[in-house]
Amino acid sequence: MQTVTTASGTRIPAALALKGAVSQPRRAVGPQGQRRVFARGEEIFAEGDAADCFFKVVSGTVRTCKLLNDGRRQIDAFHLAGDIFGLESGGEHHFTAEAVEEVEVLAFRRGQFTSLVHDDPEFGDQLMEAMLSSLDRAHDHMVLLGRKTAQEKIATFLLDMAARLARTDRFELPMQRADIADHLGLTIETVSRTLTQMVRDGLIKLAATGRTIVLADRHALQALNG
Amino acid sequence: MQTVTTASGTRIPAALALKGAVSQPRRAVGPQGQRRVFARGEEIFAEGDAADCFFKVVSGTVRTCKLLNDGRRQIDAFHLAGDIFGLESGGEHHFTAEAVEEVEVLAFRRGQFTSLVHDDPEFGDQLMEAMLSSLDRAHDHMVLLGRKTAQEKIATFLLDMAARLARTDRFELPMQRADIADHLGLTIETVSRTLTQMVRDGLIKLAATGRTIVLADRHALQALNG
DNA sequence: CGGTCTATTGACGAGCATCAACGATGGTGG
DNA sequence: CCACCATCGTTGATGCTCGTCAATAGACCG
Repeated sequence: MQTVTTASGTRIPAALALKGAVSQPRRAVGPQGQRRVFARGEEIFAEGDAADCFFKVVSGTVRTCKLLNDGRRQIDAFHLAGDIFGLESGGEHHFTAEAVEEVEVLAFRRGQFTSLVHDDPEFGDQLMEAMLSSLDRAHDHMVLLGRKTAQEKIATFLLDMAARLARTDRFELPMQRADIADHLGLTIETVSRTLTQMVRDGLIKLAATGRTIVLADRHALQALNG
Repeated sequence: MQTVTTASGTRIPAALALKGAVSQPRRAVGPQGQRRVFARGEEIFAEGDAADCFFKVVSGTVRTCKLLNDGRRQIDAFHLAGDIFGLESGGEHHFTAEAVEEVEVLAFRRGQFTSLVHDDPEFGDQLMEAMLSSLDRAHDHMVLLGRKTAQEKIATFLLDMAARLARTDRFELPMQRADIADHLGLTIETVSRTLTQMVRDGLIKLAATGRTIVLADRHALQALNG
């Protein structure tokens, strides 16, 4: 299969970019949105694309990220079921959205933003809330990136993922180490080493594949959370 | 004078907190807002305060920041004339806002957020735009915090401040080194050293007080901007 | 069974933090 | 008007955290 190598080193099927998705048959574009499915690694939209749509995750995981000109990557957020992403100022997207794993989303046209809010106040409130909580998360993440140690970053990340993915202390990470690293401002080696050290310290347990996490000492992790 | 030492080590007059400002005479609270003035170092609102107001800067500089429990601080943004800050989800503020220098703001009640947008669509658009551009800035800043070197952080910061403060290559920084450090995820020593090195390299010039900056080589700075 | 991708681990070094000292500045009170 | 003191910025010495480079092993797939 023909593939494209992105700046982050991952290869995605060349034929499966946004164009392919856009060419899918359209349904009504009201507040119920249009269903779309993306495969693991697929691009949902890219930095610079016309921001004519925003999205709500139905299932799966999406990452939104920015790149520096030399390929360094920062993942500003992972979006799980129920999350809204792709809302932006101006006419084009300022970051890239990709499917971390197979993902199902609802796409909403954003041509008439305020009129949509006007026509459906409840949906408008939901959007407003989405934006504000996104801003909230961004602020918290800035504290993490600017002021926390590697250990604290990982602890915060694991607790956050646990809270969003499951009620239990056992869950499966949908993303690989490179994604975690680029989200936390670390390298994959530091992520791996820190997780290993946490296993040694009895804070967590780690399954063979490295994706399944068990929070063994929530209290200690919380203490590292800041 | 009785002072209070904050976690970041700065001392502010104890008697001049939010209460003092609130007790000022009220004017009408419509879209024109209520004028308030804060002195250098004064707190405009604190993390945990009821978020019944948001603000627009008329003149001066405001910083919004978060603290970790051991006092480490992250300044997520500086707000200059025209900027809106304090918009938040939920009933209370999730960060602290303080005057970096003497500042004049307009305070807006946010009780009925959507109804306000409903009644005055233009003001609503302005708010929406403020939120979205704030989100935009936050995303850019996460790239800076997570993936840029000290030199790149400073270069980006100086170019940004220049663009917002002046049209020219000469401007005066309204904040001290500690604020810059806590904004960029560095220490004051590293900020100082990096600026000194930039002077040696001919990228900038620095006045005696350290507050006046001249961009001597915009091109080179831009190259460091990512 | 090769080839690729992912995760882990080790050795080493660089970038930045920490600790400390010092000069310059500005406000305050005698 | 000047001595005093707190604040702010700079500079130096040292060390640690985390990044870089490299090798290896397991998982997955055609």
